[in-house]
Amino acid sequence: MSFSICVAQCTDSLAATMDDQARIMQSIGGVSLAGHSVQGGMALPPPHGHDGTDGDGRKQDIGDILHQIMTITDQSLDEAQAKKHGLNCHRMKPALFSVLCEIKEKTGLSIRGAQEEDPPDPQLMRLDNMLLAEGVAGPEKGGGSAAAAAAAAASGGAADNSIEHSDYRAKLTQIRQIYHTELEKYEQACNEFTTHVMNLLREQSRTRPISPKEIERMVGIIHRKFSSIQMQLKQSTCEAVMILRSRFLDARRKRRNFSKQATEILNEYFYSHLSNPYPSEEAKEELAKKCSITVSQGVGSTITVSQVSNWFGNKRIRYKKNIGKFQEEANLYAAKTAVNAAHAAAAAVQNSQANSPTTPNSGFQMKDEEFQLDSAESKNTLLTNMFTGSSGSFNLPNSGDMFLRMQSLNGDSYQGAQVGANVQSQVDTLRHVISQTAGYNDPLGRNTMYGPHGLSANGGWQHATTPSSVTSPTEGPGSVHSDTSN
DNA sequence: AGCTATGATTCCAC
DNA sequence: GTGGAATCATAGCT
Repeated sequence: MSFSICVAQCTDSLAATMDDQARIMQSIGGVSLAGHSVQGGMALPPPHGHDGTDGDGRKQDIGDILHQIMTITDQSLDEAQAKKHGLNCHRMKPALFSVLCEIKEKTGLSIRGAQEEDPPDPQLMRLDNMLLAEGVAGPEKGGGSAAAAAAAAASGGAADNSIEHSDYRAKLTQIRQIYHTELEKYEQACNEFTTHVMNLLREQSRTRPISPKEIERMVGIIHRKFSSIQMQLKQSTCEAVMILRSRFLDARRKRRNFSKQATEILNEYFYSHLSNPYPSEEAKEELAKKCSITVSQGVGSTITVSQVSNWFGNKRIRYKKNIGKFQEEANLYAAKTAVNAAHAAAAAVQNSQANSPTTPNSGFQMKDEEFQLDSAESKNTLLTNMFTGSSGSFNLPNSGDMFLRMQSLNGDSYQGAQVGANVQSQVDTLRHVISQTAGYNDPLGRNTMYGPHGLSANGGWQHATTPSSVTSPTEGPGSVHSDTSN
């Protein structure tokens, strides 16, 4: 849709209208030349050289004038110009034009009367409403953020998908800009063309009968033509918005696996909160942030709070459905967290030693050394054994009775499968360390723990304690302290 | 191509 | 509004 097309369309319409006028002129001329009296209720002034009583002479006079008008194009330019000038200066010209205009007006009304004042186009109204709703038309309101939110809501939550939203907004803003630029162009073109046509008609009104009403009508025709072009613009804009919206929704549905680091972070949290794997909003935010940071360094994508919620929802249900399958994973993460904890505790102790060199801590050192001597694998095995209770903290079918109860650091009990003396010594050591370091916070800032609580008899998690926050552990006397205890 | 894993969505109950 | 359960749709592997 270009300006040239628009102008061409308007010109066509104008030409058609002018053809109408020419036909009218001809018919009027024909009537007059045929010798009938001119209608319109207006008496012509007495023709030149007559006293006004000679009706035939007057008719002849008008007939001559009209004949000259009709044959003016057959003459040479100079001759025509001279004749034209003569006619323009003729004293009867204003009266004749006035009558002709009146006749034209009447004929024109009967022809176009039905077309005048057509009601507002319902389709145009629909388009206008839609563009307003999408934030494309009307005042700027954040580039259609409302529409983006609506699209997100329509797709089932995830209202915080800021990245997709910003993309959507950016694209919508682009569409909006294009729409407004084009609209402005059309309006400018319309005004220019209208002015041009008006000037032309005013100019022509000196040589042919054109009434102000006719000019007005012509302006109306031009405006209608332009508004129909505007409708096309609005239609294409609406289509563009629709396409953008559907793509936006499609993109949201497309699945992409989280990065390894992100999954690890989520898994670590899940298995360290196996007793109650329901992170609070803050915890989710923190996890999302953590995952984002980790991921953005690698892949460049982020994970939102909703995605964290989805992940935990899926994880809970899948874990519960097939605990056996996740056992290994649970052990792995439990061990991992424990190792981290042990290292952190050791670091803390070394720090405290550095700060107070007079405090001997040979006992721990020896034990820690012993611990360090183990290969990572054996450490894992050891800790896995210790943590059988962590993943097995649920009342698993066929396993509930075999768990041994073991006191945790702060008095809570663990359900461990094979806790040997060696393990016990490690526990004692770490207990000692913990007592010195006043607890260990896991990488997420929370005291990690493998609680004794698990799936209740009906298969659901027991919400005895709510260790949901990553940042603010609210552990009562009955709760389990850090996983370092393991 | 078929299978499994997994993120997202939908429906329902609370 | 949140979570469980079922389901969809796709990624990734064999």
